[in-house]
Amino acid sequence: MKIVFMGTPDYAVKTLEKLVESEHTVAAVFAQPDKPVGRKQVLTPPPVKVCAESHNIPVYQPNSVRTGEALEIINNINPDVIVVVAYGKILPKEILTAAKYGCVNGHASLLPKYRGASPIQWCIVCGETETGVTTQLMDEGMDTGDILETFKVDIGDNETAEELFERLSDISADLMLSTIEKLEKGEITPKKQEGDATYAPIIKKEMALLDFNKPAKVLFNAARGYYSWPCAYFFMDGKRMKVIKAAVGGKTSMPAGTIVGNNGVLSVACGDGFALDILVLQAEGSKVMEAKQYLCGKQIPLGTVVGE
RNA sequence: CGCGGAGUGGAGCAGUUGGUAGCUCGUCGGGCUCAUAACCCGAAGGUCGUUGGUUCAAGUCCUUCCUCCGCAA
Repeated sequence: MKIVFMGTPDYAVKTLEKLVESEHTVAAVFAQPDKPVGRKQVLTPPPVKVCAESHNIPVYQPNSVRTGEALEIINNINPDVIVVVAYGKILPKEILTAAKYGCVNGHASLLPKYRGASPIQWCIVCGETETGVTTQLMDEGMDTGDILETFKVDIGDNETAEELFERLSDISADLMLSTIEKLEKGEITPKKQEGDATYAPIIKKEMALLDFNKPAKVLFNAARGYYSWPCAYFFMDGKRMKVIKAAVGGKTSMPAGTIVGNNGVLSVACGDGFALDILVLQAEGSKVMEAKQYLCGKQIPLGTVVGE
C-alpha cells in the first residue's frame, strides 16, 4: 500500500513509525506548521515532522488543506490510502475521496462516544472505566465515519491522561496497521456508528479550574484527566496551585473549599462531604513537589478556605 | 531583550530600614510509653548559585554569568 500519513503530535508518531517499519510505503507526511514553543518561543517542528524527516519522508505543512495545493500534492502521489491520526485539521471532501481506500482515521475512543479533539482526557474526566481506539473511514462530519475496527481497553483507577495517551498510542498504531491490511484484502465491512454520540471538545485551560463544590470523586477524575496538561488547579492566596496528584479522602462536615488536613497531605473539603487529598502539587513559580514538602515550608492552618 | 517568581544546612521555606543565620520536616543520640509514623530533651549539619564591586561590616545594596520554575504558546 502506498500511504499518505497525516498527523502532528507525539500520539501520532507511534502509528507513523509502525507504518514505516511495515511492508507498506509512506510516500508523504502532512503535519501542522511549526509553532513557537516554550518560554523562549522557539519555533519548533511537531513530533511527526521530526519522525518523518528522520526516515527521509517528504513533509508538507500547509496552513490550509482547502486551497487545492494539498489535493494536488496528494493526487501526484496517488496513494492507496490516507492515514490520519491527530492531524488537527478538518479535511475537505476532495481529499477524503482522493485515495483508493479513502481516509482512515485512528481515533482514541470507542466511537460514537467522545467524538472530537480530546477523547482521552474527557473519558477520564468523566470517570469512564473503559475506553479504546477506533479506526474509521472518515466522512465529512466530525468523527462520524463508518467504523472499521475497534479495540477496547480498561482504564486504571488511578490512570492519568498522560499514561492513557501512552498506552493508546501503541494500541492505535497496531490497530491501524491491522485495519489497512484488512482493507486491502477486503476483509472489513465498514459499519455505521451505533449508539448515542458524545463529544470531547478541545481542552481549554479554564476547564481545569477545580470547583470544590463538586464531589471529591469528580475533582479526582479532573486531576487525572487534565494531567499533564493543563493540570487541574485552584487558587490559594491569589496564587495558582496545580494539583499534580490527588486522591479521594475521608468524610468531613466542613464547607466546600476548607482545608481539613495539613499533615502530610493537603486535604480540601468538597461539595459531597468528602475531602480531596492533594498528594503532589505545584505552587505558582515553584517546582512540582509532594504536599508533605510543601507543607514543611508553608504552614497552612486548618480552616483556611481556598478556591475563590 | 514578551511578563513574572526563585536559587540559604538532606527536603521545603523565613530572614525586617545591611551588623557573623532561623523555622517546619528529616537524620543521629537520649527519654517517656505495652507500643508507635505520636510526645519530650539534646546533637550534628550552611564558603547563604556564580563573578566583581560598595562598606568598618552584605544572605541583605550595585554588577557579570549560570540554573530552575509559573504565565504566555
